[in-house]
Amino acid sequence: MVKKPLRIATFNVNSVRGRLPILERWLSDSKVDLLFLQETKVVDADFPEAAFSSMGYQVYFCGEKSYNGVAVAARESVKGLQVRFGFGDGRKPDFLTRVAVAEAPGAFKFLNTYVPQGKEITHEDYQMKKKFLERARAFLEREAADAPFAWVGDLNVAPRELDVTRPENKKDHVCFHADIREKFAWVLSWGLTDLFRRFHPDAVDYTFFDYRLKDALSRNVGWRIDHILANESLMSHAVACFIDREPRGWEKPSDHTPLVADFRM
DNA sequence: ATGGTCGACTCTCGA
Repeated sequence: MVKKPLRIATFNVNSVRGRLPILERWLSDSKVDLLFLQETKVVDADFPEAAFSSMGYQVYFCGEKSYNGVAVAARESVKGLQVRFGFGDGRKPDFLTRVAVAEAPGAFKFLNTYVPQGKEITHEDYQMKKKFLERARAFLEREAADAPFAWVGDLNVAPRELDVTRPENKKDHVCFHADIREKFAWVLSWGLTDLFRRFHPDAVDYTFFDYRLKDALSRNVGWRIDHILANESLMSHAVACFIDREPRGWEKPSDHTPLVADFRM
């Protein structure tokens, strides 16, 4: 049986409407089959669905005004895809605009999340961030056992010192504090592997570059906080994983950069 | 060094 190539990507687009030109340009070049977006920042009525259709993608989205919002875009070659929003565990909040689940029954399942950033370690949002990670772990235990699965998205955690510039200055940052990294590692200990690190064990490569820092991209001053975390079943199909910096060099780049993975299913 | 710049939208917040 011939193995079918599957390319997925996760991208914090930071406004899907504002970033539509670079998204169209990137998708036309990148051969992505399944795209997971975060921070679409648009209500569903105003989502640019037609632009995705004309690029050959079926798109599923759940957003709100100004903040948050997640979406899944699938090429027509992806058959039988079902997409739902929220953790679906009966608890509140549901995080409908931070959580999307995309499943092709019998083939694969992906959890796409925009993890709360947390603001400050003393802020209540940081506690919410920890609770969110606990619910991600509960989701894994509930839904990620056998079939090929990955947790993807803007997870707002840099797992290791290697994943940030100047870690000694970031010990109290909500995306790098020991507490949140420990919690993150505990979620992964369920049985997920950091796909980028599997293919690039020592790479100093980032997915987020702060707009406020001068020449962050060319100086390579950033954070690796966007991830593709695969279970054993999906790992066995993985052939590549890389950060695609090219869209960051285009007009109106996002502060995040796409993370891409290739599989042979 | 504790700044800086974006995006959406009222003006200031979130990142």
